[in-house]
This record gives sequence, structure tokens and C-alpha cells, in this order.
Amino acid sequence: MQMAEAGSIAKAAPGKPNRQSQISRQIRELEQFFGTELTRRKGKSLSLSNAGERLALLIREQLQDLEDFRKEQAGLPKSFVIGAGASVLEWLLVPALPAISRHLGGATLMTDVHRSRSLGEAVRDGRVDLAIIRQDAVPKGANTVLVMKMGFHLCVPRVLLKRGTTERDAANSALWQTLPFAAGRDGGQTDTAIREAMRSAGVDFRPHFECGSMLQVRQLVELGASAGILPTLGIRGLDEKKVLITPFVPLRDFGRVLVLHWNPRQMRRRGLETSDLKKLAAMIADQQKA
Amino acid sequence: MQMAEAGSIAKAAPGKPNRQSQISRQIRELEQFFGTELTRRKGKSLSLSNAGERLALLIREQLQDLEDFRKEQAGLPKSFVIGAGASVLEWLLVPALPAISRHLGGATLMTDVHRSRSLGEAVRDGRVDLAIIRQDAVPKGANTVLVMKMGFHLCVPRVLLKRGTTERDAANSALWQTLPFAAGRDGGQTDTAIREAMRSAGVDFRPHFECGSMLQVRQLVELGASAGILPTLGIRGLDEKKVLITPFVPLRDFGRVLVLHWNPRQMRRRGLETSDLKKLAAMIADQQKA
DNA sequence: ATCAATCATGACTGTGAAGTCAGGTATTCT
DNA sequence: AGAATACCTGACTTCACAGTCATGATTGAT
Repeated sequence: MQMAEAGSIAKAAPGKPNRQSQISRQIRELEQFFGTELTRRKGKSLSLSNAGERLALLIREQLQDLEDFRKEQAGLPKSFVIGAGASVLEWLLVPALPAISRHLGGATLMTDVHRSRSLGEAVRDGRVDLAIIRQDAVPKGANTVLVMKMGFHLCVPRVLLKRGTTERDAANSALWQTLPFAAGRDGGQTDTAIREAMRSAGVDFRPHFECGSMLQVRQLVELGASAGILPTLGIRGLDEKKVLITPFVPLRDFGRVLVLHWNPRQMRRRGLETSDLKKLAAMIADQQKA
Repeated sequence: MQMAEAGSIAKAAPGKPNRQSQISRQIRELEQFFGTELTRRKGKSLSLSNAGERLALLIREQLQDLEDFRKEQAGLPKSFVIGAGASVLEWLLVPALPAISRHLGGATLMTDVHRSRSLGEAVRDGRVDLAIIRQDAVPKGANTVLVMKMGFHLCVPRVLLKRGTTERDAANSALWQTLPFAAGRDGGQTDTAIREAMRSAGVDFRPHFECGSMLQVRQLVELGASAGILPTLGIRGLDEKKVLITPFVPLRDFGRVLVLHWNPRQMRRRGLETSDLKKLAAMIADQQKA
């Protein structure tokens, strides 16, 4: 009996209602064995209780340890799961992956896209080993090291501007009102902050394109189809000849700090020291500067 | 498949040759799964290879963790295995057990008698959580705290002495030659040292009683049947009116240091800090003084 | 009240690991 | 060489768990 799925809402995993009975029974058996409630009723559905979460965490760790042992014996590299938001992943993390893997002794790396909030949970319960995450999305300063500070930039394709428009002109919010914009629509903090900033700058912000992620915003900017507000990460590689890039003043003080976040127990068990993690963070930051 | 017995020489465990085939097969399956040799041939018998030892350790830890979880959920106290040599256990540890248990939140304590040498191994591979052991029997100063220094004492029942014999008289090795002695015969370092010291004091040491442990030596002393050399621990409770007790000069500089020794991984996993362990050591030492 | 969703329970089947037995092979000792 | 020891292998039985299906119970929404 291998803990069915170690975590998350019982039935939710497979669409098959067949297995549901099995899972129900297995949970009951586990509860008998451990003499404790592992689930909690929430309306008509079940979720894991504290004890259940702890057991799930424990089992995940144990399986992970066995897997690590197997890999090590087979001479294979260990593997780590690294999580981040979509844009951080694409713009910051992926370019750094080869260097990270090298530093971890050729480890196999798996990336995992998460929203900030669920990333914290994922790290806490060991589904994700490392995460690049906004500092304000993790509970405390512990188990994090700073990677970089991130600002926001107004990016306007020059084809959308009158010839001769300067960066200073572009800082004028009156101009913004006339531009077609692309913006995120994921309801995340960044998205919300941008819309809020626009409003407080007196702009009636009605993006022409509302995208699921900032990646698509950048593509639209590159295509010359619309302007957009991009984080520092996302302006790398944009052609200054084609796109006018200027700091987005309303969010000047909104600088987000990205940190590398990890679960201390996990890392100890898997043989990574804080010094290693600091090095990793530095490597990731370097990648951005290069 | 539950790892048959996690450790020690495969067949040695049960006297049943039936099961041996099973164990053999199970080891083969494990080796297939992990893609590595878990055993090493030594003549005609098998012993665990390094990988095997590591896996056994890992499994023991995992089972221990599950057991801890179960106990915690059931509101039961955790349990710890404390090891020591027979005399240390009897004279030093057992009296301190109630206080130790109290300090560990009412933990269940299991004692385990070991020779010094195997104690170190037992701690290292997690069969024993805590040990009271001679400092020189553990590899380094790490993971230990001092409990007490131990000297040796010559103990002679007064019925074996002429009336009026003083402690000063008893320090004369010429007297010793005339006394019936009890001594250990366990071949341990302490035993050897005593015999060696006797010889270098010019005594032809031929104990009348050769005992499996110092506990029996003490009993013989109490009975008035023979003299004996007892460690500091062992003289507590001897009646000075009936037994003449005096430092055993030849071993004056042989003072043994007893330390509390633990496995750092174990303790971290099980929620004990170094400060707790220091306190335990102090409690054990206090017990002796009281 | 009715219906849908969600979980619990009982009965049954199939698979595979655990266990047992009956020989094997290799090594060591005398 | 012959016996004893320690382990391996194959064939078989037993048993527990995974998996499936049908159905009941509880809860929430309409």
C-alpha cells in the first residue's frame, strides 16, 4: 500500500470514480494503523488533516530518499524540482539551468510552473525542492537568499510612436492613454499592481490584449502590436532600436525582490548546504546580468 | 517486502534455515531494484556491503520516523534506545532513567547492553539512539558531551583484613598478594588495565573469581568473599564499615572519561537539540553524585 | 423535495509477494 | 576426498492487498 497519492484532495487525482472506493478504504486503513484521523470534512468533500499532511510529507520524503539512494547507486545524478512563476521561469531560471545543474554535480533538473502562493506551499511540503519566488510570498526571511531586485519598465514599440519621440515624452501618462496595451490577466499581484498604477496615473487602462502571462505580453511588444509593462527580467534581448524602454515611474517603488527559497529539511537530507544555495542564487542573478 | 531484517548478517537472525532462502531472494530483488550490490562475500558467508549498510540505515530511519509519527498521533511518548556497558548501565544509567524519561517528555526508554566497541557502531547506524561510552571509544570529540571522569578503587572487605588495618596499609601492594581477588574476565580494556597494573605493581595477580562483569565483582566484595578493583561508579552504596575503600594507586592516571554519545542525524530527526543532550549528560552525572 | 456530488461500504476477483520445501552449488575444514 | 557450512534456485502454496463494481449514506444546491 503506497499511500495512494501522497497529498492533495483524495479523489481529485484521477477522474475515475472507480478508484475512489479504493482510496477511501486505504485512507481508512492508514487511519486505523496510525490510530488517528488523517482527513477532515469540508462540506461534502474531504481534505487532509494536519496529521494527514504531515504523514504525506513524511512519505514523500521517504520515497525521495529511496529514490536518491537508487540514483546514487546507479551512478545517476540526483534530481531536483525547481519551481517559479511562468515569466521568472522563462526569463530568469531557464537560462541558468545548465549552470545550476553543473553546480549540483550534473543533477537532473525538473521545472515546475506555479503561482507564487502555491509555490510556497509546494516548497513547504516538499513537492518542490527549490523555488524562485517573491520575497513577500514566503512567510519569513528564513530559508531564502536574495536573487535580485526587480523593477518595471514601460516598453513601447517605436512603430506605435511618432518619429522622434523621446524617453522623456514616453514618461508622460497622457501618451499612454493613446497607446494600445497588452497586459496580464492572471489576477496575480503583479498584474493587479500594474492596473492599479495606471489608474492612479489617471489613465483609463483598457488593454487591447489581455494575456495569460507576461510572456505573451512581451511577444506582442516584440511584434510591434502593443505597448506593455514588463519586469526587468523581461526586457532582456528586446531591441532598443525597435522598442522604446523606459522605467515605469508609477511602479518605481514597487520593486519586487526575488529570492531563492527552499525547505531546510529537504536540503539537509539531500546534502545541500546553505553555502551551496547562496551560490546558486548568485549564479541565477549573474545569468540575468550577463 | 519489508527489508527482512534491516541489518546484520542475513541468516544469523533466526535459527530457521527455511527463511534463509526467502531472505536470499529478497536481497536479490532489492539489488535488482536498486541496481547495485548490497552484500559482500566473506568466505562462505555474506555481509552487507557499504551500500547495503546505508540502505539498512535508511530503512531503519524511515521505520523509526513512521513509528514516531504513530506514537505521537496516539499521544504516546516517543521511545529511545540507550546503550551502555553492563556496569555503567547498572550503576550509572539505570538510576538516572526516571529523570531522563521525564526530561524527554515521558519518553519510553529501552536499555541495551553493549561492549564499548560495538556501542559506537550501534550509535552510528541508528540501532542505539544514545550511549554512555568511554571517550576513547568514539572516533572524535564530536557528538559527545562529558558525563564524568571515572577512577578506580581498591575495595577490600574488612573481614579479610587483620583488625586495625588502615587505608595506608591497604595501599601496600605486598598486602594485595595475600588477598583473594575477584576480577573481570571480559577481556575489555578495563579488565586488561587492572591486570596490567597489578603486574607492574609486582603482584602475581591470580584472582580467585573471574567474573563476566564488574557487577559480580562488586557482589563478591559485598559478600566479603574477595577484594576487587571497582570503578568510581561501582563503590556507591558499599558500606565503609564493612569494606575498606581506597584509591587504587597504580591506575590513578588511568582515569576514564565517560561521555554521552549520539548520532547527530538521529537526534535532529527526532527533535532533540544539543542543549537537551547536554542537560541529559548533566542529569546523569548528578545522579552519581547524589 | 429532488437531484447531484462526494464519500463509505460490502462482495468479489486477480496479482504478486511472502513463505515453505526440496534440492542445488560453492567454500572451508579435517 | 568427504563432510559441514552457508548460500542459491526453482516449484509450489498461502495470503494480503490492489483493483473493480454495485450500492448506500451524507451533504449541498435548486
